[in-house]
Amino acid sequence: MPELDIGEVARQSGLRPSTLRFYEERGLIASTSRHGLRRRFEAAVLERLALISLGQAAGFSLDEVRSMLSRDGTPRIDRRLLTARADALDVTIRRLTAMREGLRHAAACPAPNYLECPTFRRLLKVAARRRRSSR
Amino acid sequence: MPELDIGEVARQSGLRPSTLRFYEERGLIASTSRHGLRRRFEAAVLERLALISLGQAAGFSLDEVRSMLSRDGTPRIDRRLLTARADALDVTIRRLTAMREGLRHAAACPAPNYLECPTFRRLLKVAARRRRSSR
DNA sequence: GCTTGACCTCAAGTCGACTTGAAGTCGCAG
DNA sequence: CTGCGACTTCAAGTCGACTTGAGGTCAAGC
Repeated sequence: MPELDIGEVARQSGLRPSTLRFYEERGLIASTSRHGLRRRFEAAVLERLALISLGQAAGFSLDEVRSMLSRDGTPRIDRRLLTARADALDVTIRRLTAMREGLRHAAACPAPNYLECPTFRRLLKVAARRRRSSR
Repeated sequence: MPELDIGEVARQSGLRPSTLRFYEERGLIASTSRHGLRRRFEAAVLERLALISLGQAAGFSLDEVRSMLSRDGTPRIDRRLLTARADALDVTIRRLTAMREGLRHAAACPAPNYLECPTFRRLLKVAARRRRSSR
């Protein structure tokens, strides 16, 4: 079982060496030994990095991701946390969908002034409401 | 036509006074006069602030928003820009939707180990691919 | 034996969108 | 006239996720 150089991990994961050092410092991954100064990683780190990227793509912060990954690599995940994140994504998706429709409409709308277009005005209100509630 | 104090604009827009000053400094809004030291805003600034929030919600940066708003308040918008943003949103929405489904599945998946679940493995690959291409 | 290039550490910088803090100015109610 | 609270400026701080830079180490190939 060959250990990997940081450069090799970078190549295979698509992440930069600086990112890998940063992740190690933040406790997200661990190098298993050193060869002189140089870190060596077990191949399993690649799986773990994939999990980290997945967590990020799902909207978790690095701190949250770390708390979801146990030392051995297999995540022991709180299902309620996943469901909550799924719900949050759902809200985001709805908002973005409305925005996308609005943009397409605005791009095609024949109204001389955007402010006169009902669809546009509805969007304005939605944006204002969101801004208000996120304060 | 009464002019508004910064506090009044803040109250009506849901933004903080500090944000309004910041926006003015960045050229997104303009105060029309001063009462002593104090800025006065025309009521029309509220409409403009709504447009700014809308632009942000659609994913434009403040710099982009500024370039889309002419001095008089009515945006002269490049329709191609809107369409491009709509397309970008579409990509994001698809990705988030896949993620949401994946999360819901993971929350319900009976597989003893996430890594053995085909749905989960598919997600892992998607995340890895994205990471790779965004480099 | 020397060069090269991949690695190392640690501190500081970056980006966007604001916020915060210190120190000062004003207008208006009492 | 005094006090208070809402405003002012300007510089610096915050947050998350990294990146960059300076200065140093080390193994392998020529």
